[in-house]
Amino acid sequence: MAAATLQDVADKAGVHVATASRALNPATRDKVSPRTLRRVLAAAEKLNYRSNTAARMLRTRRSQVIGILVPDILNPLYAAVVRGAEQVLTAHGYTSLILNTDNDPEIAARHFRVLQDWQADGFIFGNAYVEDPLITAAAEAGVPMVLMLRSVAGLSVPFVNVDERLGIRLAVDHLVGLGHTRIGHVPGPPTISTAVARLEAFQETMAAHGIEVPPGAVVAARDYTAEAGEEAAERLVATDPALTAVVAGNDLLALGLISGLARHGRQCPRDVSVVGFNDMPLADRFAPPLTTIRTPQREVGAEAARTLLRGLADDDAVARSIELTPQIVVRGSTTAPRADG
Amino acid sequence: MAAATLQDVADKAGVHVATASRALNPATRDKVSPRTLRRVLAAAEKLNYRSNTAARMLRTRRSQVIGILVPDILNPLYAAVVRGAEQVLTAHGYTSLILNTDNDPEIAARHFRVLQDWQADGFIFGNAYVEDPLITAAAEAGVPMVLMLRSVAGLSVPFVNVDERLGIRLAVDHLVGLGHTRIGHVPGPPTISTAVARLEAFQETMAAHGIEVPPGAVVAARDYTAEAGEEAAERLVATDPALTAVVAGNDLLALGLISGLARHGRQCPRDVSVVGFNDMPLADRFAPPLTTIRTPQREVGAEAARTLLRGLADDDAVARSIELTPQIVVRGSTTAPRADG
DNA sequence: GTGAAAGCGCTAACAA
DNA sequence: TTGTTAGCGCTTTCAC
Repeated sequence: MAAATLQDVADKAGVHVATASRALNPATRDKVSPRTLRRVLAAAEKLNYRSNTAARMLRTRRSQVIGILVPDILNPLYAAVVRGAEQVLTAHGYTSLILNTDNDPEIAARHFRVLQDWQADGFIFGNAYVEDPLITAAAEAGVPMVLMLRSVAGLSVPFVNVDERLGIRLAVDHLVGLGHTRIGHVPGPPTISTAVARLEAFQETMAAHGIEVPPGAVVAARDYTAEAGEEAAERLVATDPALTAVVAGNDLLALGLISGLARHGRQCPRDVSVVGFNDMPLADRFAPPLTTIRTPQREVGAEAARTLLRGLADDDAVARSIELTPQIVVRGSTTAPRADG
Repeated sequence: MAAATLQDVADKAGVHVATASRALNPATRDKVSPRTLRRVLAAAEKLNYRSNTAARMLRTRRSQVIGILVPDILNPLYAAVVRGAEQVLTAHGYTSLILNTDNDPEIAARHFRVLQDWQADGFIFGNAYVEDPLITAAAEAGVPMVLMLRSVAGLSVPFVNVDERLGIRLAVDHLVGLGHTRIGHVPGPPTISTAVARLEAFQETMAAHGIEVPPGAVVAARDYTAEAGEEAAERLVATDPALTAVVAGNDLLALGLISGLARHGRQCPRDVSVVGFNDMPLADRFAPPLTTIRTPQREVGAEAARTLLRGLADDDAVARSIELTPQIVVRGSTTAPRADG
């Protein structure tokens, strides 16, 4: 048995399809008499009627689909923000189409096209690069969008993120408070805005403390992964072995740093303190438990969704960017420098 | 400027829409003369034509959408299987619609309906319960589907999973090989098939080794989470303090167990060895690094997708269930029992 | 090999 | 308040 159509419902209720349509659509429901409304609703219920998405989409040119692009849902950070966004979108009757780009601009472009084929009503991009032709072009074409976590240089579109500057300041202040002065930084790749922002914030905060950043104390990782963190540790040991603390670009880098440094006999936190960024799930169960900057990840996704929805509803609502507040979580990976350090 | 339609392409190529349609569709391409084909393709290219998904869907009654239901993409296990499935589906021109159920049957039902509204061509369920009215009803209604990771009791639909029995055997054999005899088990909730299968396998393997399972040595967790693992540890300590090793239902439970036992002065692995299940991402970086059963998680998702696609292509292809092979990864959470143990 | 024509299920402008 | 009508963009059967 085929699924019931609006026509079936109309027939059963003894009204015209148009009337049935009006009765079933909450927005036009008040244009229908209570009596008719009841009959249509009853008929729909009895026939187990479900509106055909494709037909509605074709007719209205709106899909109620929001496209979400992220580098990799396997990264708990993106899993969390996507969950936050999805929850808000679902609650508003939207469907989230989530696609992974694997940090590959070509895949991103392909996925973007697929989402356009689905006539996505709007986009949430979590995969932006500092230089991002795809997103820039889409923005210039007037595609409704919100960026989250990562921004594009010079692009003026709504952006939801945590206050990176504050986060890094909390990290540095904490280390300085413990007595550290030889503090290094391992930012992520400079193609990603978070890495740039955090590096800048690091330099600034150190300057504000009047502490010089030793040459060779800043070593960029090629990637936001534990493996890249291990590599960075190798280089760090080579260029500046005297560091007593490191601010990692994120938690995965922190994990890699800790392993990499240990391989050179530098134990965390005994010989070197490490601060992460994000407070990803299970960060408290590593060896040692990570001191890190907690960011409201689901909330970032949720706010991105709300911002997009607001922009969609209100053409002239000047959707503004939002910065959420991080906080520091002190655990086992940081301690005062050794007296003989 | 609105997006180009097939009519636009046809006009530009100087042919009828039907011809343009045939030329653009790989399946009917051979019904068109090479000359016409070239002209249509050129026109489509020039106009940057993209076929309207909604219209095609409405007309063909096929969506090229596969619905994937999982408990929670924040769980790295599900993130991995979803990634595996998605990759295969994308490569075959399908769109994956991934929805989280939060282990709530009501949300699952609602999401299932949404997916039906999208006219999903098939389903991959990763959210099954031993008793699952929703999936059972769908299966009986002939909805094309594949189950992965978790099965439904008495339901004969294709199911892709790892060999749980073998996995548990590897774990127990490892512990016995180290000299353990007082071995406990903390399965997940009995509403989930994996918990049932692993518990059975545990009992069986212990029996095969001729080792009696001490009473109180099996304590089911209420959930597959670290928190539930901690709770289970409390109960385990109360009922059977003499265990020297525990097989955890999965890695998260193992993590919780390790913390929970430590709180009672029972250090892992010195006082008690713990084996996990899944080898989830970063399992090697915990304190201690987890000895665990590695399961090919992405491959499970990929096989589930392939199985579904096979069933979709071939009506009478009797899609069979598949069991992938796990292996043990020995790390720091297991060691020989103490001599005085 | 190509064109004509119908229609998938729905919504919205207009008429009554 | 309800019905009429047209058509969104596409595929597919049927003629030619």
